[in-house]
Formats: sequence, C-alpha cells, structure tokens
Amino acid sequence: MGRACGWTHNLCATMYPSRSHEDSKMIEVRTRFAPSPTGYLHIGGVRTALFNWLFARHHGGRFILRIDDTDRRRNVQEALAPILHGFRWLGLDWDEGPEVEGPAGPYFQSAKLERYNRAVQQLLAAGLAYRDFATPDELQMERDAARARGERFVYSRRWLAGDEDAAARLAAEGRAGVVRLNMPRTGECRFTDLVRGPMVVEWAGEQDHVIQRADGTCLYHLASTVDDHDMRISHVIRAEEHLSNTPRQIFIAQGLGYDLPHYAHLPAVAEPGSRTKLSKRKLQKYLKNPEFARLNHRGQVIAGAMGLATTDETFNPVIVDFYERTGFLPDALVNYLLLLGWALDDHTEFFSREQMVASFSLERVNKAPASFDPVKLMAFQSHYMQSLSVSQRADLAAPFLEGAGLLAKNPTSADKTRLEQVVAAAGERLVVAGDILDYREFFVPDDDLAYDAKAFDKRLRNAPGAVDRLARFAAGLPGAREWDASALEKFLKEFVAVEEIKIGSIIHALRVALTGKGVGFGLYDAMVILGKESCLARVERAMDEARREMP
RNA sequence: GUCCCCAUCGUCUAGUCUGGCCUAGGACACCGCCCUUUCAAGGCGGCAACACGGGUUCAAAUCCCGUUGGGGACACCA
Repeated sequence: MGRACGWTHNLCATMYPSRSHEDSKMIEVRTRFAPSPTGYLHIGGVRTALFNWLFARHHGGRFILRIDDTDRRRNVQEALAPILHGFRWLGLDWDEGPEVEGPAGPYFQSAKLERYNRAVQQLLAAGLAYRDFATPDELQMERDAARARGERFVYSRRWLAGDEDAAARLAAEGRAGVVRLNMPRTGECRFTDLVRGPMVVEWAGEQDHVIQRADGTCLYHLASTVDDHDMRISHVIRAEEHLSNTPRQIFIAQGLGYDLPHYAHLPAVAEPGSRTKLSKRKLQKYLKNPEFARLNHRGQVIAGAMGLATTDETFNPVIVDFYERTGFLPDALVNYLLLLGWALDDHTEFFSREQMVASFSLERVNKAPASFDPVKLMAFQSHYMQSLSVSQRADLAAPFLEGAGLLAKNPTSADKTRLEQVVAAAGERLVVAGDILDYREFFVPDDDLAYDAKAFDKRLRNAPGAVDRLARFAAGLPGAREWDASALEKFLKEFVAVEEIKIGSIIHALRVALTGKGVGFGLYDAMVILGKESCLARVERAMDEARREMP
C-alpha cells in the first residue's frame, strides 16, 4: 500500500474547457449520467444529466446513459421505462446506453458482475484491498468509540485476514467476509475539480470502504470506477455529494492502473427557499412552501381531471413526470434548469438548445447550491408558452380536454375552432397546457354548467335586481344582429345607457350566468365563443336557478 | 463530533481569478399608481444584497486571516 501514499493527480490548467479547445479535439469527450432504476426521474438528477449532455454536445463528444442497478435487480425494465421516457421528453438524447447500446457496453451494471469481480481480485492481488471479517456491530463499536473521543474513525483492521488460513479461521467463527480497500493512512490525495479548483484531501481521513459484499456482489464505488474506465468517460460531472467520494474512487482507479477522468462537481439543487439539497423524501416539508404547494396543487387538479391515479409519492414537482403530465414545455423546464447553477453573463435568460450547447462551459458553473424556485419556473414556462401560436397551444391543450372527457378523440372542425377561440381569448392565462381545464365551461353542454357558489350568490342570488336586469337584457338579446365582440360591447353599453345603470351591475351577473364563474377572460369574447343560442339558454337556466332558491 | 465544500437583493444570478469603470447590473417575485367588466396582461414608478471582524493597499464585493452561518460526506445505499 505504500505505493498509494502521497499519490498525486495534477491536471494542468489548460484542461479547462474554454481554454482547451485543441485538447478536446484530441481526447474524445465522453460524459455519462448513471441513474438507478427507481421508476422516476428526479429534478435534481435531470439538472446533472443536462449539464453532462451539454458538455458532451458542446465538445462534439458523446453522452452515455448507464444504469446503476447493482442493488436492485427486480423489475429493472419496468422501472427504467419512465426514466428513458423522461429523457426523451426533455430531448436529452443519449449516444450509448439502454436501447441504443454502443461499443462500451453492457450499460447495465447488473450485467457486469464478473467484470467487477475481476477488478476486486486485481486489487486484492496488488495488496490494495483485503479480506475482512468484522461484523457490522464490531465496526459500529469502533466508530462510536472514535466519535466519543472526538476523533475521526480509523478501522483497527483487527479482523483483516492476511492469508487463506486466517480467512478460513475467521470464517469458521461464522463470520462473513467482505473485501475492503486498503487505504493509505499517510499523505494526501490531490486532484483538480473543474468547478472547484485544486483539492487536497488527507488519505488518513478515508475509510477502508467495502467494495465487495460477502455474497460476491460489488458496491457502487468499485462498479462506478470500473464502468467509467470501461466506457472511457473523460469527464465525470456529478452532484456535489460525490465530491468526498472522489479520493476513494481515485484510489481504486489508480490501483487498477486506469487513467483518471476529469472531475467536476456541480452544486446541489436545493429546496425552495433553502440551501438544503432537494430530496424526494421531504415532500411534506416542501408543501409548506406556498409557491411549491401552489404548483403541486395545480398539477394535482389537472391530474385529477384527467383521471390519473396519483399519490404524493408518485406525482409531485420533484419528479419530472409531473411536468409532462401537467402540460409544461420541455424547453421551458430545461431552460430553467440550465440557469440553476450556471449563467452565461449578466443578462441572457433564454436559450435555444443550440445556444445553450454553444455557450455552455463548466467554467461558468457556480459553487453554491441553487434553490429550486417554482415561481421562476412558471415564469419561464409562461414565456415559452406565449412564444407559440394559438394553434400550437391548442394542439397542446387538446389532449387534456380529451382526457377529461370534454373533447372527442377526433374533434370536429367546429370543436377545433372553439378550442382555438378559447386559447386565443385565454391568452397569457394559459400557462401550462393543462390550464385549459380552467375553461371547461366552454366545452360542457349548457345544462351541465357548474356554478361557483360564492360568485353565484354574490352576483345573482343576493344581488338586488340582478335577475330582473338579466331578464330584460336577455329579452333584447335575440335582436342582436351582429355577434362579434365589438358589436356585443356596443349592445351591452346601449342596454346600460337605457337602463341608466352602471355596467358593473349587469356584467358580473352575466358572466356568472354564462360561465358559472366570477372571473375569466373578456366577457364579449366569452359570448362570441358560446354563441347566441347558448348564451340565451345559459341566462335562462341561471335565472331559474337564482329564483328557485330565493326567499 | 470529524473531514470537505460554500457564502452578492426574498429567489436565480453578473461582477471575484486579472483590486479602481460598482453611489453593485439583470431576471423572477413583491409593493404603489395608471388602464379596466372580473382575473390576467400592459404602462409608469418603487423597495431590496456584497454574512461579520480584522488585516494588506492610495483604493477591497474582489486579495489574506479569523469568526459566524449554510451545505455535503463520514454505510456490506447509490
């Protein structure tokens, strides 16, 4: 193990991407993202994947997807599908990995157990790892004792088996043997992080990490290091939580005779309004943040209307699927995520894919955690949504109406026209495509219109004279010759003049009668969309309803 | 507890390496006012930050030291 002491890894400064254009042409840039098949894609993970993808694309390299399934072997295919789907939805294409394969496969760790085992044997043979028979309890006692002394834990190596005889003897006691790294206890590990700069860590602070379990399966650090080498990963770009894992991986890599990749550790994506890493397990806490809760609620309402069976665990704003099902634009989400920990300059906010690929560099990645801000995400979404034409937005909205049973699978051209009218009238109020469900009143039969109880009471039932005014207005309505917004405005204003009333004393009642709601887009637009017949029917029905329960 | 990392408006950030152009710029949010049939949108205006303390220097957001605060890691998880 003496070999390991004081090993240094010096990357020359010219390896920084912006200064290394020539270098990058010589070495093929290969980055990777290695999700566990958990069944969903975490928003923080996507940000990491995005930076890997951008770095590879910027340098004309390759982006690789590898599946870290050493631990759970069940239903990998099933749990993988939503992840691959998420990547495709976001437009993050991978050059090698599941379904596309490639020259450096297999891309599933579960398929490489033999390969890892050979690496373990190599480390064992080189004296860089050892067989160990300590029980978890014994180890824990040593850990506790070190902590009580306020010192860092250093394993006593008491149950280390130096040879086969010792191993047999310890095994005879009923102990299970694992393989541990024989970490150096003097000297320091040096490496350059492309985000953080030069790093120096004392080897003595490192543990004798387990790399292989008693059952022969291997652990993350070993598998990951071997894979990065096998897949010729040039730049390991990952979350900051891995920064302190780096020395042990360097130890493994060097022990195996590998050239080291470059490392870049990205700042964490943090909770809304906090610097704590965003986690999938703390949803209840995030829901106490009003903005996060509002975003979540919006999604839940849309999913509910679509008849999706969702739970907090499977459907929330920490999971990428949430955004697709709510009707977000992938470009908006990606653009927002890009700016979480990276900025080009002091003013550029919006990037096309081409622009972000062209301008991305690790040099401009920040070091401090960036908190996830649902409000700013919505602002990006709104911007991207407004950049689309009415018919594009209508196309995005249609599936939501279909899913809620408000629009036929094959809509008639009249249906389509109505949808476009509603989308146009809604304008910037339609932020995510699922928001179309806020305007369901334009897609339900007149008799099925639901009334907002509060608005109905305020504007019709309890507003003195409202019903009578509505009746007189409706009586004149069939005489309206032109049925467009400006004609209707003139018509209503004439009515107001004749009646000698303020416009507010009829228009609110009319809105509730026609749409069931106290708020909405322009009333004349609403009338045009509904048509004369519907308007009359709805006013009649509202008056009946108001009179029926009047004292 | 130990080790490592980090620190500019409420949030995302520019500026820090290469000290002066910074009475600190932009965006989102927020607060007024205007417009207005509601809700939005729009127009105009506004509030708001260099964590703290020492140095170095003619000059510090920028360099150095310390403090505080925050985060991450200390698994037979990944």
